[in-house]
Amino acid sequence: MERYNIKIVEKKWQNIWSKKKADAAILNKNKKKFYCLEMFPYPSGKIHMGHVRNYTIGDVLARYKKMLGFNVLHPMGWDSFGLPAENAARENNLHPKEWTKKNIESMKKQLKLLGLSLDWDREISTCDPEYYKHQQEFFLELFEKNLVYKKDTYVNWDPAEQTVLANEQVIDGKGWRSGVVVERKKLSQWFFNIKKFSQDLLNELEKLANWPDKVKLMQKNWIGKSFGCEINFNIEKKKEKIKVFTTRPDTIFGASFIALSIDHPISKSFESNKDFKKFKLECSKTGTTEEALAVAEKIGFNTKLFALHPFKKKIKLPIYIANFVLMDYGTGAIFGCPAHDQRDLDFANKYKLNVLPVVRPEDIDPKKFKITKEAYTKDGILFNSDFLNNLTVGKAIEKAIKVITDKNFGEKKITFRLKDWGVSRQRYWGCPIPIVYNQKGEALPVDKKDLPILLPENVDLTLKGNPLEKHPTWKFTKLSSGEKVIRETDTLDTFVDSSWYFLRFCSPKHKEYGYEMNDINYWMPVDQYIGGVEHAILHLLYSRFFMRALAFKNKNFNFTEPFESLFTQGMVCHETYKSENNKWLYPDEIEKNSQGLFVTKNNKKKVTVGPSESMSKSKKNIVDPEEMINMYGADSVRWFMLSDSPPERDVQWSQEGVSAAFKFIQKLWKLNNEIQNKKDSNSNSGDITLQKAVNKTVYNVTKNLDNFQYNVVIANIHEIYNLFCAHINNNNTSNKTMRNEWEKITMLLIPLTPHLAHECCEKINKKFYWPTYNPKLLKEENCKIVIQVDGRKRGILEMPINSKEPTVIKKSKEMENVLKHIANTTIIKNIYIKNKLINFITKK
RNA sequence: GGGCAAGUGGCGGAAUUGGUAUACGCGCUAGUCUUAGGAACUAGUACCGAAAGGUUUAAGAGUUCGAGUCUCUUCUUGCCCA
Repeated sequence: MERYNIKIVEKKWQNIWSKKKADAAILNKNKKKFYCLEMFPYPSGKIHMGHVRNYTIGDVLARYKKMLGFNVLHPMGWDSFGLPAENAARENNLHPKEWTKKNIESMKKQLKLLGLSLDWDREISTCDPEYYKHQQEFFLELFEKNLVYKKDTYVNWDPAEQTVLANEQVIDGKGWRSGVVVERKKLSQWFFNIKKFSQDLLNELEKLANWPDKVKLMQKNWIGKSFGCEINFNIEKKKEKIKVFTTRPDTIFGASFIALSIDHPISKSFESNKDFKKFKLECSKTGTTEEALAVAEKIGFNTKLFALHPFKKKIKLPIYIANFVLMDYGTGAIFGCPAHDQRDLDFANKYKLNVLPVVRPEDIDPKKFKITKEAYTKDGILFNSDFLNNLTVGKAIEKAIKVITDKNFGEKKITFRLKDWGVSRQRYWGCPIPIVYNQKGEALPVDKKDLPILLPENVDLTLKGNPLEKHPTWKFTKLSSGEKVIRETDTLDTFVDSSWYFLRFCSPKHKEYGYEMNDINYWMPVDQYIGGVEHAILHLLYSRFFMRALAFKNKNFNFTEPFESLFTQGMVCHETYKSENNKWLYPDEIEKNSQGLFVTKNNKKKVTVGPSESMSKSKKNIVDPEEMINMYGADSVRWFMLSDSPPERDVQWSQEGVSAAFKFIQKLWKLNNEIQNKKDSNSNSGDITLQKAVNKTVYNVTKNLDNFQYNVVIANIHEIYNLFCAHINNNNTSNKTMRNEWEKITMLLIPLTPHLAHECCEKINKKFYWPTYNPKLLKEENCKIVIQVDGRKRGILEMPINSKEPTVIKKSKEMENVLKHIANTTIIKNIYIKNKLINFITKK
């Protein structure tokens, strides 16, 4: 028997597909389109198992939809700007461009080994000037529409490296490379006005019926709409007022201080104060994230000013400038109610301020209710609160807002947690921002005809600070008028690159603009987007924003949401291994000894097996996809990726698993040959059973593919395989039926194991089609009826379908085991569910 | 601390959505064959029990003729936010 040679067969089909451009998508308005997109990779050098899983899931869908007759767009590209290229450049003395190019080449080769049905003619790379040119165009458009602006903001500053750090580069408050304590530094940076679309981004979430609820909820929380109230506080002996934002106006009578952000206008008037300068310096030592601020010690600067309580004029609230109040949120000023907010309480305790509880749990005596170290933030009953007394928190908030509005002390206000998107990065390997500054320091947009603003090739990345800034000549340029200007030396956040790449895939070669309306209105929106849940918030939100920003004022896309359906796949995990001296070991450094215990390969030392965790280089629990493909073939790797867990959950990679997949691929091939070469049987008594079972498999596989239950699809195939084997062994099925039915199974295999399936189909010289099932055949003639006595199973009765209740009762009462349990009892009731079950309820 | 998921054999996981719990696979056990091999095939495999039978979906309660599925409480794990 001819053995299935994965190497030869897989190579053969990959060449055929590539040569005849089997997966090139061509716009055809007469055909229904399907845009299947997986999140494009960062070209780090090698694909990892996470990519394999992501792209396998996508490929199954793309191939399946193609077989259903859709015009499928299934593109791939590279998210190729970003920091690692700069780091690698420093380490290996290789230019980021070269490093990236090399990585893309090798990863592309690896992806091709997987046999993915990708349209490589549409390949794009975000570091390609042909790509980022259009991004610069978009930036200018947004600039014109007033959706881009510049403002001072804090960054994580590494004083040793003289560079700005991303949040993830700050580890325990220190620079990841220098180990020096990170400071807060103010820089003037570019922002996209995403806040403007807060309400719309929130509203439209509801329409995304095919997004996981989890992701929608995360976005909702991220946008963070809150209802609250602005309250104006008068300042003693001053004309100015302080506008405070709060979501808890009900606690107004518990207020004991006012806290201002360090950037609040009133704070600014203390700039010359020596103590304030010291305080400001102190504040600069904490990070910029909300989390860092939450963890940091609450400190304040006493302005010696007092605000007057709007309802109780006698109460004077000291005004502090505090490190935990942000200018970005609300009004940059709060009133502190220590009893009901932990941060306020910490602050109050530190500066010995009054703590007056105004909300108490319902069942506690107000006199006994004290707050010392823990703020009470739950629901309860108002007290110590004048006109709010005895109300619940919800009612009190409503009433407080009403009274505050009526008395003109302030007004109801909606705020969003979502902040504008800071897009400036002080990096080399990113898209240059098309802005120049004149002598007056005014920001001027670059003329569109001068795009792209190219990155300089000769750049010294070993210098400290922003490489473009340090470049000797790049930033100096002239306007057409001859006026000398200086280029913006910041580059764009790489999230900008990925916020519109799905549009570019529709018109990848279009020179005049980032996309062509005709293409967009045919292919967009993405019908199915597939990727990791780690991008659930930022990338998806930014993409949603970008569509709105592009459409804002002047464009009519026939869609607003870029991603019609979203699927978030789970991670790939692997067991972890540690040596006797507590060092992590790679899976291929270990083996099983004769007693079934894990030992190191080289010196047979004991290995401790740890729990399965998501694959990471640091824990060495990784396997190389290319090696796996070499050993077992792409079909086996794909098969195992799909077989073991539902796609949305984590999957545990194992050697046994992939090897079992390999064996099964071989078995399928063997069975295929057996069926094709078999001598006809004398009997055809098994024909109907096989036909029915295959019909059911077609039904199940189709249904399960539609629901992303790929692991169950695999089980369906296993089951039908087992049945075919049984029919061959019994030799009771005609060749004609056997071959007809098997042909359908090979069709079902195309999305799953494309190489094997194509090879099988080639042998029988068949064109592809997606098998249809016959609903009539799904119905059985007989059914198994469960016989219960008092809810416990006592027997199973096989009866013709739709048998009448009396018949079933009569029959079941003849069953020995049933008789035994109904003897000496009175049956007071039967519950009969047609074709399913009968339950006798008895009384002794 | 808050929000959201999820807990089913030794393991990954099925279960037509309230109607035979443990499909399918891995692993394991026994056997067959074989140039004794990390091959193939056959049988078995939730638990207790010799068997009849009984028990079982994290724990406990509830609704129901009937609960893995619905409700409540508790515990554990994971993710997100703080």
